[in-house]
Amino acid sequence: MATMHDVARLAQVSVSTVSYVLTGTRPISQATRNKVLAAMAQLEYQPNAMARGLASRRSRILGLLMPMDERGLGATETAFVTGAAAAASVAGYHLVLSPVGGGDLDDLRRLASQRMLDGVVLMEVQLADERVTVLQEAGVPLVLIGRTGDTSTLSYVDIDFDQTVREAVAHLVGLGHRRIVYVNHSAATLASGYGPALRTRDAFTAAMTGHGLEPVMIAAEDSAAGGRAALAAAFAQAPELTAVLAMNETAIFGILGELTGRGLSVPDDVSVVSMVTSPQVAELATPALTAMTSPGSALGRIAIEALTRHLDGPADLRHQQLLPCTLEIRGSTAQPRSRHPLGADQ
Amino acid sequence: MATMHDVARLAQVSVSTVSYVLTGTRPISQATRNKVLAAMAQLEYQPNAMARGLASRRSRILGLLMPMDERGLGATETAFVTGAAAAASVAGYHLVLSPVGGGDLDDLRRLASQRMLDGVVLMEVQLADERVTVLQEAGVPLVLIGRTGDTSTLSYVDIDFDQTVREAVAHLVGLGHRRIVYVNHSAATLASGYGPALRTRDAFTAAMTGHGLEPVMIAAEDSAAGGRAALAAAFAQAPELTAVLAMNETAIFGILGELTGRGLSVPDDVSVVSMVTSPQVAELATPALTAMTSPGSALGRIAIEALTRHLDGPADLRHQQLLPCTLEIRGSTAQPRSRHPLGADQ
DNA sequence: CCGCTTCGTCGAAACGCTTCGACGAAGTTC
DNA sequence: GAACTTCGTCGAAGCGTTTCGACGAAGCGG
Repeated sequence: MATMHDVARLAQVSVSTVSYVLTGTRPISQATRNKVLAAMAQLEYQPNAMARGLASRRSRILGLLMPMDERGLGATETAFVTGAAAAASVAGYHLVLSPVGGGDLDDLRRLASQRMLDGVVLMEVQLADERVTVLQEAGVPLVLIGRTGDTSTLSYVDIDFDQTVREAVAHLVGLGHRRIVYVNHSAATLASGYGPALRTRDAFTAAMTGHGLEPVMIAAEDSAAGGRAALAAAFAQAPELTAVLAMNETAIFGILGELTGRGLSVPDDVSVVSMVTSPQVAELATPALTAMTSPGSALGRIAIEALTRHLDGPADLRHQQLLPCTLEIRGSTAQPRSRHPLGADQ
Repeated sequence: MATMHDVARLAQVSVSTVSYVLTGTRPISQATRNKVLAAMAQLEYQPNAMARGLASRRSRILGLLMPMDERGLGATETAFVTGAAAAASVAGYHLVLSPVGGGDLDDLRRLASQRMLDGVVLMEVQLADERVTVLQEAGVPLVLIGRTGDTSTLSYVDIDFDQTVREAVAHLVGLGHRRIVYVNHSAATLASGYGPALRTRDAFTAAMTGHGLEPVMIAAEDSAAGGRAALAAAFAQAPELTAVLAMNETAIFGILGELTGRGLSVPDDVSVVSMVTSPQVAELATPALTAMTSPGSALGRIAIEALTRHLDGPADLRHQQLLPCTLEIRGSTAQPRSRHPLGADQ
């Protein structure tokens, strides 16, 4: 492994000159630069990241902290990661993903305090999230995906749930649906303060009320069985429902199965819209699901851009931004059966 | 940020003594140790990872290189990652995931040569994989998930496809099925030298021939539409088929949809077995899929253990191991319709 | 009680880089 | 052409650890 010393000796310049060629922090004549570059090439020189990091006090590594639960990463999260990695690369940083589990706050504290990471993007933020506190105390620059309850002091990027729900509801209402049930995450998830679940709940209530309709929400476990149970509950609460809006990517397969099981057809008897869903998952279902597609890759890019601006720029500016999901109409929504063809009230 | 110097001063010992307390490389008296530990606690000392890495020439960071395609990470891969992370933590290493894209071999070379990673686990290895060459040339300790064509010189952990296919076929044959179609990945994937696709193809041929049956394989695109097309092709080639064995987690939903579309019931008319599938995905389908569950978490653990042994132990031993998937019977397999109730040949 | 290990600790030299101050040489300003 | 800048380069001092050699102080066999 060649070091800077070797390069300097071969190019007959001082070590610092080699460093300046590499970092561009001071002007270097073209002739010298060429000599140094040639020496580097000849020796296949690669700078040692540790030494660089120690001397400059920055690693040029960004961390993406993602809780890995057993559900896995959907296409949405993957798009997010690739978008983030690309943006980091453009800014001259490496991105590493760290699968931090839920419990190990100490582990997180260690990771953050060891100065290995110049900055961090934190995914799946809860309304009250201890991890944010730990990271802030450790003084690590931070961008959130999602929002804590108190959004005032931090940078974040998040989905505009309000807008997303409003658009989904508008699509269904526009088709003529009046009885729309919202299938959310589980009651436990709601109670734990999971932002997306709470925000969509409120947005749904607001959107339906805005249309003069009654909001009905069902909490469903994150499983196919949970979806089946939720649909049963939905029919119990609103027997005349004609549309289901679902936030729960796992439960939705149970909902579809149960619908078919009851001899109801999608979309002729019941329309289904899936929220915050990737095209890949939407296409798995038969019929393919009309869905609100999440802006995964843009979300990742924006988060990293905000973080690097935070690091390279001098200011401690905040970046707070919401991105809506976009409606993609596929085969699972249609006008309700002819009873209300033009959206007349029942 | 307190440094070792601060700790040493407060504890009234030398810097090296503090280091020995931390690393345990030399004996330290109980009294001194306590003084040092107290000082550390008081100052909330956290060792600087860069300095440590520079001086010791090891970062205690392991990399998991995973190509991130748009499909996302299934529950299988997730289990793999969490298994690996847990094992790394036990061995005193951090695990970071690096989403290396397909094209950027230079990026990989840089990452590998900068000595930031003590060792690397490489996922989704192709039969002929340039990444392996790059990593080997950079001198990075390496464990593969999957195998290259020439397995002689490297450490790897992989699924025992032979055994897995044999067990799946045995299950179906045991139920009385004689006409079994294997739905593999796409022709393009096969042509690209994707090991699992090729190995299962050969294993399927061997297993069927071993039972005196004719092997029929269909290549399917990785999409629901691909699955539907594959099923049509299967019926064209083997009209009397009673069972489908599928390797393709995405296509299988199309297969199920098409089966239902043709008015055929699962499992009464056609049995379906999904290969290398996680329970979570298997449960999404209606009926839940009988599947060969991959040993994800064990695979990750074993890979990391092999790698750390490679690093800490002196020997340059190879670790080569195959793990079979386990059969989990759910609702998608049954005896074929009464025509052949006891497995009589047609 | 004398020479020998073993124990516990220290000081100093790396590790490979960045960055600061200095300093000739050359260019600019009046 | 004297007094300043700016340019291009160098040497040296860190950055915060680990690790090596050294060295008193005990402990021990004879």
